[in-house]
Amino acid sequence: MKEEHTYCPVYDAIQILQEKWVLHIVRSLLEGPKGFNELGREVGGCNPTTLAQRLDRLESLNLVSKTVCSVMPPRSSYALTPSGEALQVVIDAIHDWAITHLPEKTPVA
Amino acid sequence: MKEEHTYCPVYDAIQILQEKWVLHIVRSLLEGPKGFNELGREVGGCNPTTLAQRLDRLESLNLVSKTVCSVMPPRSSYALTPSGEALQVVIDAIHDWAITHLPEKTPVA
DNA sequence: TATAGTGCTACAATAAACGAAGTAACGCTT
DNA sequence: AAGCGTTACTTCGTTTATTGTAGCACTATA
Repeated sequence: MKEEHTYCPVYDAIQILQEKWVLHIVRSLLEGPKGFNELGREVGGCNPTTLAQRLDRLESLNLVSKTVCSVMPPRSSYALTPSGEALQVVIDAIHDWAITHLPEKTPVA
Repeated sequence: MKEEHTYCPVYDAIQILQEKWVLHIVRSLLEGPKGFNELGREVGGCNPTTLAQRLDRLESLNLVSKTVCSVMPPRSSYALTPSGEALQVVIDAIHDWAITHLPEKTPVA
């Protein structure tokens, strides 16, 4: 990719947050730690391949931490790191914007 | 089948904002109205097919308004609507998060 | 004992994004 | 005045991303 852009943290942040499911994942984890399948369900049906990749990425970015509670039977837990939890402000901003500027729903008869 | 989720404006907002380039487009337009190619460049090299589709979508969502200044020679201008400008709070939140939680060494692949 | 749940991965199929080229008319340089 | 660059996009074919389904080894529940 062409890197003519000077380094910009906001640009990088957007690159991370715009990846499909990432904002949903963060929002869900803000409610508390979750398991893999549980997270996939809450997030709206993200398929496991993608979810695994996103979680790997978020973990490498130090936004999410993974805890393996038990290898077999499988049981693990994903939680936000402090940096990840700091995204609460972003989700809050989206929330505020949504409730004031996304009023429409199915047209009630 | 997968829509047994109760209606949630935040979910919908995330669906919009997570689409590739959308946050970049909004951020760029917050600086002021821009033309098509100019926007594509600022946004980091989004290809015209995708950019056109995103702008159509944002326009239909009433977040962006398009003004055709001249059909031939082509010259148009894209600007945020009031609802679009309200996304400033989201970009600000991302900005704040980025500068405090995104180190310069971020290995954005 | 059977069923449903756990966390994932592998695979093939589909959807999305991509780069490049092309269009018609104008402005700027040469 | 010829040529190049720019404007806003569209169309095309290719690469990349996301998807659905099946499957693993195992347990807790029914």
